[in-house]
Amino acid sequence: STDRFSDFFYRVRAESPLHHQFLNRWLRTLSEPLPEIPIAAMDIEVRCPSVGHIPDPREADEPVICVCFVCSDGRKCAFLLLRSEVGDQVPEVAGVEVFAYRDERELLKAVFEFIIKYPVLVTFNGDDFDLRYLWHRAVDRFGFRREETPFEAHHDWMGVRHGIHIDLYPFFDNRSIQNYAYEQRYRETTLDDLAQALLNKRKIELEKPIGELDYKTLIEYCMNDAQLTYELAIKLRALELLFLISRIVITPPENVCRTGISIWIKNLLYASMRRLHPRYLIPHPEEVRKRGTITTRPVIKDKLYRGGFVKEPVPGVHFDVVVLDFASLYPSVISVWNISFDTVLCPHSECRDNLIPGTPHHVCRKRTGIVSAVIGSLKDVRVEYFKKLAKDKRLSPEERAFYNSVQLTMKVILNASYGVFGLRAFPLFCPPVAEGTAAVGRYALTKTIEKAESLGVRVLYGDTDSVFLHRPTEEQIHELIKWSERELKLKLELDKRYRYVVLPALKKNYIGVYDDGTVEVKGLAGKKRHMPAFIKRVFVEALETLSKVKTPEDFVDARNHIIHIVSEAHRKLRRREFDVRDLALVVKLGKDISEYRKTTPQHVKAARMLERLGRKVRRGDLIAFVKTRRGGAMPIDLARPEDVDIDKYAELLENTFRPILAALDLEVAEVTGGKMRSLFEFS
DNA sequence: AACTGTGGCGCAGTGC
DNA sequence: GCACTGCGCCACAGTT
Repeated sequence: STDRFSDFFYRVRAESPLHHQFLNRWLRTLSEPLPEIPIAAMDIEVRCPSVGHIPDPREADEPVICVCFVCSDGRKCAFLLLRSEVGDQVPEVAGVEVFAYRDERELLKAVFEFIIKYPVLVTFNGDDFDLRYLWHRAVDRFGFRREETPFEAHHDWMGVRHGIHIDLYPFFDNRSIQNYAYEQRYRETTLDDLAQALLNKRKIELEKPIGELDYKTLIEYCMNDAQLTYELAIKLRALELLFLISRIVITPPENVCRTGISIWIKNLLYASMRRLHPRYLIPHPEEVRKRGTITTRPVIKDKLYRGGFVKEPVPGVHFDVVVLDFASLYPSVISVWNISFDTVLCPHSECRDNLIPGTPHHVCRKRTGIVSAVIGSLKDVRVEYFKKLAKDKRLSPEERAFYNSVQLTMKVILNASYGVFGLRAFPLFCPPVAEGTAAVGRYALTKTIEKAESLGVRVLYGDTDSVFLHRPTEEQIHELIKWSERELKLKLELDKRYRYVVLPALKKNYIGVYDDGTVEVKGLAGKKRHMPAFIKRVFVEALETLSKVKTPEDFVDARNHIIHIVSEAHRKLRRREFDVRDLALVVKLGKDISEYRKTTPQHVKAARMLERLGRKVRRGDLIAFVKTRRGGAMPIDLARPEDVDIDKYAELLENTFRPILAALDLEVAEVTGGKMRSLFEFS
């Protein structure tokens, strides 16, 4: 055809009719602009007796005292309950329409009428709290008939009858969304952490329980949360992402925001197979399982199969490092090797010798696998079409932003597409698919390392899909990329250039410094979430020192300066010149505390102390504690400076810096030509 | 019975 | 999804 997609089809030659068919579908459904639908973001406040207490939505025994909306038509509305203990003066709040009620029943009725005006209702945790509370309050306490509310109560979620309810909490809690769409910029799925990390805003801090606030403060607090929810949806494009995922995986947005990625991919593959009926039928899980078993041994026991390869790093400091990586390695492997549950270990004798390297599994030559076609086409459209549009300067910033959302959404789905085949609960669970994909990945990386070395380039490190090259020439880089394209049929790309890299002897740990002084830290203890603020600050200072280093000679001073900073911190510890709160380790409870039976980790010990004091602790809570002399861990709120076990913190400080300093020592020894005393030889 | 050293393992947090 | 690190618990062996 001569339409706007013809150029794409010219560039990307479809490998099979099936592949072509999918390319077509992606282009058409994802180029269509999203419709503009009126939305309302909502937050409610319930009177509660104390600050930390959260009322049970199924009991709903406290009154709803404020409901706020921020809407796409620009309206900001607050529904307020007037109570005798607070007064009957309706406050003025700038930019907010305030509707006040003496009767809670009337308030609920007005709120319900308001909700119905907007086809999309957005909340943060509305399934478990806001909507459920309103529902139980209205039906159980005020005798509303179910039809008199706009809600539909389901076992584990809340819907709205006239439109859709999007709960952003489970969406942002999705690890794939966190990792790939928002690049790990937030760590906790709380409104406050999301707002801080992504919007540079905060929740309003309260001094008093909700029930004791004056009306104006109450509205401001509630409206702020509704506003943050609205901004997550619109400014951070969560809603756009959601609707695009919905299109790709052929699943309603209400469902997409509440389910994990394995459900999305199941729906996508099922829909694709239905479309191809009668050439394809959806297989029974048992049938997929019969395809074959695992033949590689995982590195970590209790895992199913072997995963990515990590090269032993060359410890020390290295200048002029170029990092190359494979563009979407696993999806590309699936595409190039025709890996799918319907092609791996096929029955044809002609295909027996088409082996996946490092495994006894063979792949079909006669038919295109469904997974390979779906994932391969999605990858091609992302790389060759939407990524290009997202960078196309001839388009408006709005258009570019839209196409960027599209390519980001595709990335989320692509990156998860391989792992699900190793998930027992996945209905298309097929170990050889996962195992085979990882095996080709290892093959590609090891061959690339060998090729680089044969070209005379030293490979300093590599992890799964990347190689760190020491001082390669432009020709060598080019040669390697061409070789990969030719021999592996995989796209190797220039990822980044570092002025220098600090490689500790540890895998998955490094510091990379760009030419402009930007520092990138991976894996090192100093940046881990649980580290006390006291140590994190020292760590950041050390990184600032490294950021200024320009030549190998500079390391002598840099190393001495870092040693100085660390010794200074050490001294402060010894003299107990610190705020105890800065020494708190913050660790998440992975499960409810009763489930810790085999061991009692320190944060669990602290959590048990809190529980004995009547504090509720649940799975997912962050426990802040300090290490003390007697009895180990103690909750931060109970700890006094004199309880602190200084030796333990000194050790933690040393352990944080040891890998870095050891790497720097290698460099400094090279520059000065001799050995020198390390920080830790003093202690 | 109390102490010390060691190795395995559970757990959290990270990288890709 | 697997690979890797650090920390601390815990069981066990050997010693006092």
